[in-house]
Formats: sequence, C-alpha cells, structure tokens
Amino acid sequence: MPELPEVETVARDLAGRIIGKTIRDVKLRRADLRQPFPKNLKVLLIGRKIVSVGRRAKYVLIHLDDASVLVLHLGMSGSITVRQAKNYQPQKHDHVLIALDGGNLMVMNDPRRFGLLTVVKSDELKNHKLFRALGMEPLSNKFTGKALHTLLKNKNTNVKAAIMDQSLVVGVGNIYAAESLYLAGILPTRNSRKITIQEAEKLTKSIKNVLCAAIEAGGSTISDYRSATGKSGKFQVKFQVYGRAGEKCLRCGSLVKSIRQNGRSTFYCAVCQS
DNA sequence: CGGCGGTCCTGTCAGC
DNA sequence: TGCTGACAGGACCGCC
Repeated sequence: MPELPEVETVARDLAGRIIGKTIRDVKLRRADLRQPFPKNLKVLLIGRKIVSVGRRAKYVLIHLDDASVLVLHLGMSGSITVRQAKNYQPQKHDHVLIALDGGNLMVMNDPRRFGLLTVVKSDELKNHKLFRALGMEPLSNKFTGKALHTLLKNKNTNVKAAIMDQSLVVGVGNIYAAESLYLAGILPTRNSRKITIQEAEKLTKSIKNVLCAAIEAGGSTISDYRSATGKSGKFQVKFQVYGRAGEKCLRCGSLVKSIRQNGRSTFYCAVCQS
C-alpha cells in the first residue's frame, strides 16, 4: 500500500505524538508478519523512551533511547495509528499494540501481513540486510538527472520497473511510478538504457515533484490507508493516470491506457508519453 | 548474474 | 445471493 509519501506522512504524524513517550507494554496478537517478530521483543521495547522518528525508503524508523531502532514496514496494507488506550477493543488484523505512558496506544494493523516489524541497533542499521542494498532517497540533493541516468544505463528493463527498483531509487511504488512517467512524458515501456540524459533530468524532477506534492496532501488514500492521526490523504484526487484506464487524459483528451508490466498494472497516455 | 514470474496473505469487486 | 477469479499501494525467492 504505502509508498514514500504515505510512509513519510505516517512518520511525521507519529513524531508529533510519540516522541518523548516511554513504552509501557507490548501486546503481540500473533508471532509474525512477513517475518517472525524478534523473540525478545518485549524485553527490547518495554521501558524504552522514544527519542525521534524518521524514515528510510518505505521504512518507518522509531529511534529509542538505548541506541536501537524499532523498524516498521507497512507492506501493501499496513497502517499505524495512535489512539486512546482506554477501552480500546483490538480490531481484526491489529497485530501489535504498543502502550505508551500518557495513555496512548500505538496500533499496527495489516490485513495482508506483508509488513514487517523488527528492532535493530542504530549502528548496525546501514549494514543491516534490509537496508544495505537500498538505493538513493529521491528527495535528496544527490538524486539528480545525471545520477538517475547512470543508474538507468546500468539496468536492462523497462523504465517503470527500473524506477520502482528499490536498489536504484527508493520509495517509488506502483502509483507514483505511473504518475512520474506521465508527468515526464515518458512511456513506461521504454528500455531504461535508452532513456536520454534530458529525459532522466525530466524524470528526476517529475519524481521529486509528484512525491513532494503527495506529501503535502498527506499521501494518497486508497481503500483504508490512514495516517497515524487517522486522517485520510488527499492526493488520490490528483492522480493523472493511475486507476484512470479508459478515462480521458487530462492533458490531451485521448483515453488513458492500462497494461501489465512485471505483474503490476501500469497506466499511461499513448499520446502524451513517448 | 540479472531479470522476471511466482508467491506470501486477506479483502473487495465484477461477472455469472 | 453465492460462488469464482482477478486484482490490490511490496518485496523476497528461485529459476532461466
């Protein structure tokens, strides 16, 4: 479900609500998501104070006062909400409940269970299995047209799969890949090696623009995504092509097309993109 | 060895 | 109404 803008929104919302709080209790309603939870999870978390909240790629990073990090990934369908603990009845798919001092409860819900929760020592984060192969942050200054052009040259696949490859650039998922390529006027089926430097410059800007705009809108709400404060995102109303197969292209009026690439739906305008 | 298909899971919706 | 199949924001594993 969540791509970079949704994860960023969740991380920011969490920051405003949990920093400075101490974890008082942890309830596990099952033993795993995509992978088993650490066996000593309660020992690792209870009594720890939350010092900051960040994001790397599509991971939420909750930094604790013992130089460890609670690492969360939302998979396709995960959400994290903070609510009053008093009288809270766990809902279906609420897998982890973390009670904080001050009476709040952080709830991780994930119907499809593609998400992940683990704890990593801060100084081991960069070299951790989950993080060491991750590519560039698209909103960083290092993510330039030149950098993307080089990355694309070294790949041999369609440009859409390439920008969704988390070892090249992180955070771009199925929605924002389609939106970025539309904004850049590039067909998603183009081979990554044949993207020119000028196109890479344009695509870089499009990715940054679409991700920033989505963050400003609080992410996109499809189905049941909510931020940590329970709000819906608003960016979905700004989708130019995603989910609009058969509808008119907002720029030229021809019909938006839908194809499958690498097992995922792709949406594009055959007139505006080449 | 890199690219890509299959797979993990539940929920929802279209079509019959 | 109920059944079936396709599909859904991700990413890992194995096979060519």
